[in-house]
Amino acid sequence: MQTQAQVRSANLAAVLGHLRDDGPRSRARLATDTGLTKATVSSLVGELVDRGLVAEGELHRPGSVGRPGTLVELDGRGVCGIGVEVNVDYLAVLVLDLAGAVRWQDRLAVDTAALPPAQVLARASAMIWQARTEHPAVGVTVAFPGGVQGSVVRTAPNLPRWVGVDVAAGLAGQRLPVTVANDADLSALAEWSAGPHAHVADLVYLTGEIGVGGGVVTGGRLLRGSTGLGGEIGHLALTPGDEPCGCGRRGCWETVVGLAALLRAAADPGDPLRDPGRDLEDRLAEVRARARAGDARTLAALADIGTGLGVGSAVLVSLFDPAVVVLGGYFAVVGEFLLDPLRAALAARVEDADRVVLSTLGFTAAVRGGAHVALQPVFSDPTTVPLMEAYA
Amino acid sequence: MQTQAQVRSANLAAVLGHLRDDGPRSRARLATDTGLTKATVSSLVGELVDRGLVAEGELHRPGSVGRPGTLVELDGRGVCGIGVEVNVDYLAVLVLDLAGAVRWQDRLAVDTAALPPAQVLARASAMIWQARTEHPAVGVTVAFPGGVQGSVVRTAPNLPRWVGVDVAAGLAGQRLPVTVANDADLSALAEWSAGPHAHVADLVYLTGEIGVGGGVVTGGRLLRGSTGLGGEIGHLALTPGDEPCGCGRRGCWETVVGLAALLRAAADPGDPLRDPGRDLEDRLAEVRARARAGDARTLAALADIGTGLGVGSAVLVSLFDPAVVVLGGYFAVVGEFLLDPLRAALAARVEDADRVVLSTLGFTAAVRGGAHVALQPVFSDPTTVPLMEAYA
DNA sequence: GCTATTCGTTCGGTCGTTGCACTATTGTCT
DNA sequence: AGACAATAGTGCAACGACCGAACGAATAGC
Repeated sequence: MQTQAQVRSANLAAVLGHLRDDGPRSRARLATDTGLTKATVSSLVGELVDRGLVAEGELHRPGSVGRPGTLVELDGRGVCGIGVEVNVDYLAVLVLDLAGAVRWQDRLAVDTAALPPAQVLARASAMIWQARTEHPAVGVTVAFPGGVQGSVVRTAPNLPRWVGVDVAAGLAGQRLPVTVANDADLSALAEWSAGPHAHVADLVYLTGEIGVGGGVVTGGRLLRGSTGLGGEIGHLALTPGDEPCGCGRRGCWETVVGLAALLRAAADPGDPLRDPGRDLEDRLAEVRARARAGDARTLAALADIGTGLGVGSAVLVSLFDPAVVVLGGYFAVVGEFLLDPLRAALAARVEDADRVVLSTLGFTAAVRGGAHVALQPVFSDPTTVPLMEAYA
Repeated sequence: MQTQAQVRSANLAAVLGHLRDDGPRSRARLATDTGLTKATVSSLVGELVDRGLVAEGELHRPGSVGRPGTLVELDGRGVCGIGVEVNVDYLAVLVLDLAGAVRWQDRLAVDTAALPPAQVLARASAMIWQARTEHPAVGVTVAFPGGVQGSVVRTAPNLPRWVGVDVAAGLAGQRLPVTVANDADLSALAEWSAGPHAHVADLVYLTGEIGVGGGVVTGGRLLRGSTGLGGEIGHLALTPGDEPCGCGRRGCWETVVGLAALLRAAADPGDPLRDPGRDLEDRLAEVRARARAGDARTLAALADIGTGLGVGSAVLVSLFDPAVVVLGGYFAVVGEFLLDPLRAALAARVEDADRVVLSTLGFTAAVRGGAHVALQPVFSDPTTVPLMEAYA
């Protein structure tokens, strides 16, 4: 009752993984790709069809002689993964189907810092229920801006009330597996799984918010420390500097390249950019507008940020030697003004500075990564999805 | 001809791994540990005995009722792994048996930098042959102080003639699988596999030579960049500083905490410690002697090194959050004078500064890690070892 | 229409694990 | 001393998964 089924699971997973990574293909092609026999692949595909995970598609004409093969492809209708993001001023939900298509998306402005966590989670749960009315979910992953152990928040610089909260417990009513993880980590996974640089072996993701977060994928796996590194990248002393940081120390990287640093450098205290009551995205949009208009001070501030990013990235690049460094969050929004000084600073310190690119996933990276993680168990062991009844 | 045998291999590996990690135990205990059936374990153990990998030991009395079990333990006589270290002024060889015991050890002073690589490898090969006369080897791993891709040296700051040399090709006459890897990486693996902190999930190893090397184990696996990070830790700008470095840049960590920096700070140019013709180990011993005698300047120099180590380690600790940071090389030799300032600097920046410890493996760490790597294939797939004939 | 070619399925065979029965060996209780 | 309980290890039939070869199916080209 052990290894027999494990072999089956592993082979089902191999077939499913090939279909995900290399696209639809015939059974015969799957056989040569996986090294299994045509007979075995037929049996495996049959079981995956019964579980609602794959479906037969069109005939495949290879343009040459011989009987055309029947394309087998992932069946998106079967199962979906749900990613939820709890952030300082909003909740977001995204539903990804097995084929990687976005099936549903929702966003709700919520003052997470002011409300009790339980109420926030109740709203998140309602959003999840709505998503589930149309999409069969197998799991939920919650992206949280802080350090998480198990499903309990350990550190949350911007949401101090959440420390100690068990996020999964707040969603237990869903009767679904709930995973909780750092938002930057999940964003890194999203870039690794779906972006234009999908499945590179090593990837570093940096996201600019008020602070700076980061996630690292090495050897195809997310790097986690014994407690989960998560938001710590922003609090490294990667660049010279002596600004006091909210964490109590001085010279943290995010005091140099965080959004707060940009606003401080780009505008004097009386400037509307420095108005703490104003929405951050508005202010960021204005920064970009000023830069596009050629405002010298704004451009200089952005160039300084870019240089700081380059100096700090040099350390990360030397350590991890990633194939690509992806910039997300506000870095991507004003990236056009950051990249040149960044690459210049990086090129002075490491060999290949062109590996720094801007994220194309925007602010959905975290939820997307969450949904991807929620689907992971299906790809690792397709037998977790129950067999469907045969309808005639 | 595919998955059937893979199941067998995986289960053989599971049994062998349990015996390595958790010590000798009875078949019944193995069955409950692995989740396999007693019958299956009996069969697996039988095959492992036939391959000369395990042997039956004494009876095991659990102190309670019932028939006592027969202990099954790793059989060291069967196969050995060989670790070879090519370093600037010596060659070293160490033979590890399956049970993790050191079976043989040798060291030869060789001016590697002056001789042609082929000649050095010929001497190494002779040392390996001598080791093999008594110990049946399944593989050789060469530790090299530089960056390695495949078996070809890519960077070698202290052995420039070796760049481009295919080290495995120089040992092809052995007719054994030859692996080549960075010496610090292998040392990190050695600490992870054998030291007092064996099998912690995350471990950072730092070694002080003329430069500074490092290896990182995260999630039980050695961290490698797309090209192999290896010696790059020494060339990160982890601490403030502006000294020119041999790599062409300024402010590299090893200009602050490398052995060269220590000697510079501890003695004036005329001092015998600064005599470039003198053996480094001699000079290092003299540094330690002066420190133990209470020489103020030496102690101050060591304290500065310790502080620099602490500041730089803070970045590594924050990034990787390892359970332990192991100091090897010269750091371990004079560690008694480094640890206090190091921990002070580290404690100011991260939570747990006590995780920094000194290596107990000394200068054999690299060869030990190499031998461990050479044995790895046996533990991953025990069927690679041929069946032995039955002697009556 | 015939052949070559490729696709997918059917069927017997091999192999490894399982579950149970059975023997072996020891401690404990009467 | 003898019976009983408990634990260790092995033998055997059965099951499940994959493999290899053979077969029917579908298409292009002649």
